Amino acid sequence: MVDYYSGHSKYLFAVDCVVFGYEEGELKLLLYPRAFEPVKGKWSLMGGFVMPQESCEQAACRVLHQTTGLQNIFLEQVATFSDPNREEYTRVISVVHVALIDIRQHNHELVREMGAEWWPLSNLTELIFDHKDMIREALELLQRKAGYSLVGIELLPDKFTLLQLRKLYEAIYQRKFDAGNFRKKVLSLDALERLEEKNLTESRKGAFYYRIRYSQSDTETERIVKF
Amino acid sequence: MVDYYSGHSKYLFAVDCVVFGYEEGELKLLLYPRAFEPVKGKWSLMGGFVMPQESCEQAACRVLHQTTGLQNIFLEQVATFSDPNREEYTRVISVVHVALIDIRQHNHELVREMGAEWWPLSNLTELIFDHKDMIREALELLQRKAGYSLVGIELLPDKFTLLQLRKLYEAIYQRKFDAGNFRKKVLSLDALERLEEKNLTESRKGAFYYRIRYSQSDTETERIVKF
DNA sequence: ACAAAAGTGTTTTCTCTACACCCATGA
DNA sequence: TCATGGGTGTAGAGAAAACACTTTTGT
Repeated sequence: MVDYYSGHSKYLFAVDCVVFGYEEGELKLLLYPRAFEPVKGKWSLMGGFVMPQESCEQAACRVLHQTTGLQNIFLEQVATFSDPNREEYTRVISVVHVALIDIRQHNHELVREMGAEWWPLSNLTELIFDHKDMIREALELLQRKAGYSLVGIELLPDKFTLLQLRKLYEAIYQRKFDAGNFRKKVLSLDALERLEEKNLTESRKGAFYYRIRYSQSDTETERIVKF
Repeated sequence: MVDYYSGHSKYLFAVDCVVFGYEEGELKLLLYPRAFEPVKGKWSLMGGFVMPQESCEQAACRVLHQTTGLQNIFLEQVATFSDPNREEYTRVISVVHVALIDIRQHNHELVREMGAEWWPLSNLTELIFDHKDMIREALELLQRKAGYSLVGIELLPDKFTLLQLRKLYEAIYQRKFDAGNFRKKVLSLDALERLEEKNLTESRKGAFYYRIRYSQSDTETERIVKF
């Protein structure tokens, strides 16, 4: 390989993952006590260095798989943080990704082994470096996307009731929705399929389960579904 | 400085700028014949390597200043392209930025010296590497932002008529807008200020000039175009 | 009987859109 | 006078919001 660019500086290049989950009616973030120096032991987002043969998206997938056991999860680039002094000791450029996972499906043992914990978004702990800014930008992206797609469904189990879906959206947007209007709006998108099964644990009457209708073509992207 | 991260690979880190201008009723892109190997002479976005003491935003500003003579222009991060094979010879990670400039205000001599040219968006030349993808993502971001802010105004002179503004938005969205409705919608945002001066060159009757009302807070975030 | 969620329907309000219409003026 | 853009007003379609009301069933 010819080195056309000799003379230009090279930099450490990492990814950080803002991992959202949803439990007990609120959004939660998966945080880790940092495993290496500097600031070892302090709470941080999960991250890792990009290896020579992978893109940053692939690196983020690898990191998430190693830490949660999950594959094929929703993952999207948020922004790149490149302030030369963002870490106190060495210059590291970091590409932030946001991931949405169903808390019940990840590998709990793996997560426990690493000392990770799910922190409520409304009550986060102190975080290293600029990780708080990363979380803010990731949440803003999530809110924007939820406005024109059902992206949040990644946070729920495969089948869910409309009450569960509404509570999730209320958590994402930090506000209430009218139950009737929410139902009509979501169903009008024609992206959900009603199952014959009912959830009988959350109401007297029982509520039908729904799931995403994957059979749909991609052409119904009129402010909905872009995965 | 302690090297906590020895053992991890380092990479070349660059910025590329998608520079939009607006002239003769259409969006144009500023492209350059590449000044160095590899693929020297081929058309490309303007880019440059990030230096040790600057962030990628600062690097993009510097590159734009060096090539257009402009400072304090609209500039925003689009995405980071990090495929290990995106350049054919060496691995370079690139953060793409989008910039909007008023074509009449930049330094024409500087641009001409470098052999740069304004290409209509509808008829671009062949470009190196993944620069076409970068342009596509930058345009998508521009359209999204134009939907909830008057971002496009950066492409016009300080004072402009509503006809000029409408033509600009028609260029950004590649579709027509009703003249009356566009006027009412834009003025309802309460972000423009009418000057006493009229433009008499583009219509018989003459049209008032407007300019951005900078006194406003950021509350002009109402929707301009409905998708 | 009551409470709580499920589910449906109605009314009101607001915005987008299409389009009619007058104004001013250069050619 | 005609064409062109400037500028205003209005009626209809459709969505969003507010909310009334009925159903179901565990307690």
